[in-house]
Amino acid sequence: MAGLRERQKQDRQKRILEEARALILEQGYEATTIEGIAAAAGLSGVTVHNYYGTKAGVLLAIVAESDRKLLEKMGAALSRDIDDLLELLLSFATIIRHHAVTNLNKPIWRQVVAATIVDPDSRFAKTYHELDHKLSMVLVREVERLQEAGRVSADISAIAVGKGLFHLQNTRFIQFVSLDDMTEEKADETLRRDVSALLHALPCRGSRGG
Amino acid sequence: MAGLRERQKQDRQKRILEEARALILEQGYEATTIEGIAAAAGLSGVTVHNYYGTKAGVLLAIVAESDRKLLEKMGAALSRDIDDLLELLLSFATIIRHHAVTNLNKPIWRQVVAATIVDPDSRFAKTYHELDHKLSMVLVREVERLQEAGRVSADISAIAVGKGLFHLQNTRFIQFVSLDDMTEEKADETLRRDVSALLHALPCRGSRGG
DNA sequence: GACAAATTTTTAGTTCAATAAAAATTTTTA
DNA sequence: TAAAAATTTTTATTGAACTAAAAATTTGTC
Repeated sequence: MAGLRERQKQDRQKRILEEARALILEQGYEATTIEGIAAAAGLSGVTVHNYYGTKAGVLLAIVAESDRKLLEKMGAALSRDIDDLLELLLSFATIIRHHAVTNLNKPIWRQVVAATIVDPDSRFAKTYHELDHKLSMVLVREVERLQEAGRVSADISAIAVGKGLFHLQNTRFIQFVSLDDMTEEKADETLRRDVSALLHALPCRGSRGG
Repeated sequence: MAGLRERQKQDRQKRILEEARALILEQGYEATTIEGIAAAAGLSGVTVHNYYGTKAGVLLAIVAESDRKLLEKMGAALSRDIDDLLELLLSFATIIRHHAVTNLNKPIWRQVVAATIVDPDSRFAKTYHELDHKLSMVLVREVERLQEAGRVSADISAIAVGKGLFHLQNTRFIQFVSLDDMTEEKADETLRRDVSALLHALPCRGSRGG
């Protein structure tokens, strides 16, 4: 039956996120006030606080929603044909980066990242990190696939490789959103350089002990 | 001659940073107010604003000072005996991590990282990133040394390897300060796993084309 | 020591996040 | 439809960052 009251609550919450998203994109995060969001949604500021606790809570709720979509798409979007570890990660990173800039913008992403760092125990930061984890596990599974295809050493933990790559991608993502004039292409290059260098850093030789 | 006025100004700035550091360590960043810092330093709040612009500006000035010391030490502290890339990075990371927790604490570092991300163009964030860059170049030079010793492929850019490693270290540093119950030892392990996995991810074989 | 210049402090105000408690409204239930 | 329950809004406050402009102080110069 889903209770009328419950439905209206969800409707209000949805309205808050929609209006907040529009306002933040329009005016920027800092210029957007809770009262402004509330007014746009036809509610009182206190109600917004009731639902999301803080201004950062509203922001992270917006992101959580868009990230759920990203996760859904990621599984399908990562082409199963890629049989190279480097190209796999670059493809993975491109999808994330592209999703990020089409849904929000760089200054807002900076606020998102900052908010999850300053208060990592908040309810919203936790769901953000959960999604991050799920995203990294998509990568891990792809690494496992490459291991089966013999393109990645079978005696190295797929989780370690996947997470390591994910972290590199993550740092470069933060750098990407921190530099307003860095294009997606340039970000792609820097990540390629990092990963390629690390994958080939050690001189290749037989397993003779040193 | 250095002008009396100039000397007093520097004295005041120094006092602000000292008192701010003490207060922030004692009460936490958010609980510490500009007025509180000003009172402790025997100045007015407006004066603190005049010198450092914002509360985050004060925080980043504190960090910049302590990071200068880190940079000085890093060159000397990185043992010249290390001839393994993985051990080199772990040693590098340990020095940074240890410096971080002995000078400030995790919640404060979270604020530092967040502040440099939200406003990457601020004067203080720039000096922070400059120091980061210099730090990464220390690593790059060590990689060059390992290349000369034949421990790292000579045909891979030392800058790429050094920066790549630095970024991995950086992500794990952020994770370290984000998790209050992560010990330095555990952080060391996770970084070791990442780097080791990436360095050995590709199956070793001759340069037969695919 | 008096005057000019520079700096700091005082004063006053704005804005906004966040919180608390009472009042009003809406929804459910009988 | 009336009473009860739950939720939202109103009202009111607090606390703090940040800003602007005038007043006071300190410093350097003659």
